[in-house]
Amino acid sequence: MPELPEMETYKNLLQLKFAGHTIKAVEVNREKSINSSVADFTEELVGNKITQIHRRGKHLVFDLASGKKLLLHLMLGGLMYIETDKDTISRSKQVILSLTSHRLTFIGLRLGYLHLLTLKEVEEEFAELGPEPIEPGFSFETFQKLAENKKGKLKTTLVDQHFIAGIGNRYSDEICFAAELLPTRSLNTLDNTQLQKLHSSIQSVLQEGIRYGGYIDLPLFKGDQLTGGFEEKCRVYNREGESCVRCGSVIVKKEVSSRKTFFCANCQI
DNA sequence: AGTTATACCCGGACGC
DNA sequence: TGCGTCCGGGTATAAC
Repeated sequence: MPELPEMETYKNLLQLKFAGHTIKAVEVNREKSINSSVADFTEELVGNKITQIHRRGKHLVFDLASGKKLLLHLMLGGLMYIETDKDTISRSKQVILSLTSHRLTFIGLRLGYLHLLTLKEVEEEFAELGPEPIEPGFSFETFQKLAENKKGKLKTTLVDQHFIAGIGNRYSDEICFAAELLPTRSLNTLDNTQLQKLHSSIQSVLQEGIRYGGYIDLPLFKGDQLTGGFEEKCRVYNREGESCVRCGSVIVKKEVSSRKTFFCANCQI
């Protein structure tokens, strides 16, 4: 499901397409996806302008000219697609924002949401989130401090949004593979070299995910060549039974902390 | 503090 | 084609 690189890809593309654009109309087909009445939501948004789009962890924030913010979390299976009059998608759309000749549609918002909030409310939502792993401030020293006294399994810890923001089930496996560490390893059993390798793998795997446009299989718009390129780059996730690209052994799938987990039992230690 | 269970939610995939 | 069933999985919260 959408993790940091997927949301970063969405953010970059949406910023290019829609920064400075005015919301002309709003359609809400599922009231639970928003945090107010459809009437209030529509009144606040129609005529308002999207000034900037940001990402924090797996969230996107649409800054509005009024000062309000639209906070998006796609959760499980949430997607976006940009429709035009000539190009529509036959999926159920929970929310549609009509912008200049485009419709930004939100698909698969089940637990996902699009909330209209003040800056203060957004800051409160983000208060408990861990650091951004791809920012320069995420140094080895920062990571080392975070990891101190952490006893949980790598799998659990990497996907913990309070520990680091933005890593989910797929990238945690890819990071463990890159670091040559088992997802079942406890963080406090790593030596300094392994901790350094884990730190650099977090950054390199997420950066690679961004470079290839994440793994979402639906393009954001017709002709979008970027979105989804990381799927074929994955070394272990959804590759049960395939050969490990590093040692040739067989990739296995196992439930770790009630999460679907893939790894190579031979070269990850 | 970590671990485990549970609720939330429903489109779409799948079976017949 | 059509109808019924069930799964996936991030996050918050509670209990141990």
